[in-house]
Amino acid sequence: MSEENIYTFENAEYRKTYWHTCSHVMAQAVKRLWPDTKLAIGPAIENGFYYDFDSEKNFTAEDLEAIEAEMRKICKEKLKLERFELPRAEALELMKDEPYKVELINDLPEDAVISFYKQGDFTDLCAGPHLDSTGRIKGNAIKLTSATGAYWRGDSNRKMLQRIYAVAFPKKEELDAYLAEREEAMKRDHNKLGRELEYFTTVDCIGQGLPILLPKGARTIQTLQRWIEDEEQKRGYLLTKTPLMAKSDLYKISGHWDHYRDGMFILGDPDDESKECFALRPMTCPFQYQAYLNRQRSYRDLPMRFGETSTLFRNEDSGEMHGLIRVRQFTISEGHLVLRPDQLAEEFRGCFELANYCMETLGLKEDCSFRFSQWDPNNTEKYEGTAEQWDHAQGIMKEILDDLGIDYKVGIDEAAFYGPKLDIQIKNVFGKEDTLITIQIDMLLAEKFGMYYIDENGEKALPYIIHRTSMGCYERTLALLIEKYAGALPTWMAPEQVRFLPVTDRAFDYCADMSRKLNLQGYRTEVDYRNEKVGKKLREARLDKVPFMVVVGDRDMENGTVSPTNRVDGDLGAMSFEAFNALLKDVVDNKLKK
RNA sequence: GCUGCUAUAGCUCAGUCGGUAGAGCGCAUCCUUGGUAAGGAUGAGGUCGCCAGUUCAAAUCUGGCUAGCAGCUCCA
Repeated sequence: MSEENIYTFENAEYRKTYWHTCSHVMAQAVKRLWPDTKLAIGPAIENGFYYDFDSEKNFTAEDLEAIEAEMRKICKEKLKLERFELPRAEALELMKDEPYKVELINDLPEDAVISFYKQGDFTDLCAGPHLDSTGRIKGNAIKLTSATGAYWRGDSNRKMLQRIYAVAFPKKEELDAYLAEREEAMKRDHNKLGRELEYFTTVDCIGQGLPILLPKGARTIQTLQRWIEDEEQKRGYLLTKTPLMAKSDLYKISGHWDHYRDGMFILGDPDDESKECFALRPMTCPFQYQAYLNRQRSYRDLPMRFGETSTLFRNEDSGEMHGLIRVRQFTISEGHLVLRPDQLAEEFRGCFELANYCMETLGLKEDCSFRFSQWDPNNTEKYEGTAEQWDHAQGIMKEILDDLGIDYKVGIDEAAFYGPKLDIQIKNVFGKEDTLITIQIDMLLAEKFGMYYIDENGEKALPYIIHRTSMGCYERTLALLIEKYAGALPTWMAPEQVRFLPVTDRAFDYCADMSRKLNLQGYRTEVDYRNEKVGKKLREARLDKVPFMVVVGDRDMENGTVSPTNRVDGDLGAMSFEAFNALLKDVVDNKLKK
């Protein structure tokens, strides 16, 4: 990059510096308006910046406007930012009224340089770098977007502070464009769109995280499920159907009772040993292992690939639920592969290829990223197994991932309690990242369950296990599809594929007849019987995201034709019913993105 | 779980100072209708999320609960 390009907003480093200086300006403004406020931290983030404050008052929308106005003033004052360094004792003295800064200074290593930035009446502990003057910030292109709570140092045991999020740009037009783009993204929010389009709903008396899948949502999920179950059968998977609950005994063997109990719905009193105590299953693994354990296995039996469309229950904390993305009961394309150690790399590749195939077919691949989720050796509470076992599993997994050429980021303390994971991540319209698909290596649970096989020497040997999903959890995947396609799902997975629109009531029977013919072939159709203007019906059908609309009038009935419109290709003109049927078959069978 | 916000007709929302509810769209019936953001007429619809409290009187004020939203924390 040439010298003159460094100080443009397109440069990520410069952009971060710009936003970081903005966060100091925000802190200065807040301090001017409410001098008792204590400062925590204020970094630049992916899209803008924030600052955390400790304040008795909660910042309201009006407060944010007042802060914005004060920030504009500070920009106009063109205050110089001056960096200086202090020895630890003097640094602590300077910050003696700022308890959070004192804690930060005390946590710095012995030999750390302790630097400050000063702009007019405001000084903040900060490593920098910064712009040289508040005058470089465009005051009217700053927008404080929200005020919310955030734990000090991200620790839920510590105090909750007030966080103000904001964005800023060098030009007002860029800010306006950004805000407009964000507003557009919000319109794709599955939690709004999915309810409006009647994919799902929720009711108070059923409870949080327990959505009702309405006919449209259920139909699309059924389509995805049938497709993936057939696909897995082609790839050598063995289907199981295991119970949705088990006695606590099972979870004691698997380790869930020790490591996952808060996440389970427990039926009965765990402390009363005179009675049975059950729990709804949060994962399928220990159940599916029982299928393996049904008889003694030979090395010739492996790999065994078990698949199940599995409904799970997880008792999430009340604030964690989000539409269809985070729920308490969900159904996942679950699978466990029991393998000889020498089969691990090849079977992992098979899982990865299947996951890729799913993402590509759904059209989500370009939005996914990869995370290699590892354990945290310091968090021994959370994990089973020894450091040696973890190093071994993670070492092998790293080799496999590198061999497959996967471009991943490492996530420390993101592993499952029994092993490391490859998580395929995707962002929702709010920019929040969730796991769509996961492939995990487990070298611990086989031993706990005594899942031996007899090797070629007649010796008992322990298999490795891969836990994996192919298309993930159906509810979450549906949510992301709704957002990806703004509710206009490709025809093959659309809950309503064709809508017939009779122009007059003379055409009703003709429409009903064709609709039934398509139903018999498995297509999902509707006839719009409402006595409305065709123009209005067409418009509404488009708003409802129906892929094909077939208008039928006297001319079609005389000629035996239909006049379909596809939302991607527009008006397709009059054609025979057979020709339309063939077109539909092509689009659906080949899972075209129409 | 934590911080903040929200809950009025199917949807989007009004409802002032506490005096038992309104609009637009949608829906139903009839008329009309061969075409891309609204053809006409008539009509139905609400225990103002739930439970308490204050008050002569609560959609409105207070408390609790439930559910929804954003963020934090936690996770598929």
